[in-house]
Amino acid sequence: MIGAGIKRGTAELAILSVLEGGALHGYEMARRIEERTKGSLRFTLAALYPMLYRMELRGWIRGNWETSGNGRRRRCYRLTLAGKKKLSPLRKEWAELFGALRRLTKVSPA
Amino acid sequence: MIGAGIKRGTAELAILSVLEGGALHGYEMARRIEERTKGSLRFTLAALYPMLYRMELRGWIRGNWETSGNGRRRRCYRLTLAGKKKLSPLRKEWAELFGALRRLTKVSPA
DNA sequence: TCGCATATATAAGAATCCTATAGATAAGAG
DNA sequence: CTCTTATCTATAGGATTCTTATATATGCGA
Repeated sequence: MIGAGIKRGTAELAILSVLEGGALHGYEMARRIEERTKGSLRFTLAALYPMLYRMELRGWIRGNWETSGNGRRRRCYRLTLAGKKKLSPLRKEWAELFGALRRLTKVSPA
Repeated sequence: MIGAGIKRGTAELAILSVLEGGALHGYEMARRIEERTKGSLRFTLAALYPMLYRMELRGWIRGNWETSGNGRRRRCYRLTLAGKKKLSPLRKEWAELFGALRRLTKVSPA
């Protein structure tokens, strides 16, 4: 799995990305992220929940309590318009970082 | 330029990478990193110096004071053996992160 | 001599991750 | 029926790594 120091800042992109496919609650987001990245990227719930609150405060996602068929209480989040708009430049910024690191690390041969 | 939240953890890789080409002092490292990434990745000296101390404590780089021809006092760092060994898995970890984010973000069409 | 590039250093604060801990309900095993 | 496991949310305390602001000092060109 990818270490904590390196993956800083990825949670935001990860959450916005998995929410693109529809509304999800925190627990399920964690599973999707791990599944889609084949276990490379994994977040503890204790990291995800505060991040979800922050992102809701910023207006990128909106959560509402839902009671599923089993009677389970969950907070389901969906992308807001602002969240959708945020996704594109965020992807671009990450792409730019990848390019920058590739240039930086490629120069000297191993 | 790439924002602060996203580039967390890149300083380590950046420093090790620029030092692969030979010994450098902090001020020059900052310039090389900015130059090689065409301005995408930029570090303030206030971020670099503490990072250099930490990396020296971890044994990845070693610095010694040198007095250049102008009489300028600089601390020049070079990679240690441990630092060279660290570089390869660190690159791999970043590559894995790139792959993970690509999978995560690619799934849903824009 | 004034300002700019060079060069290092520290302090205070913000953001995001971690582990540990807590509580609650549903479903399946024995 | 009870015990364990999976589901689900939540907070506290700590570590790391960025930020801006500030301090200090030298060499060089205008």
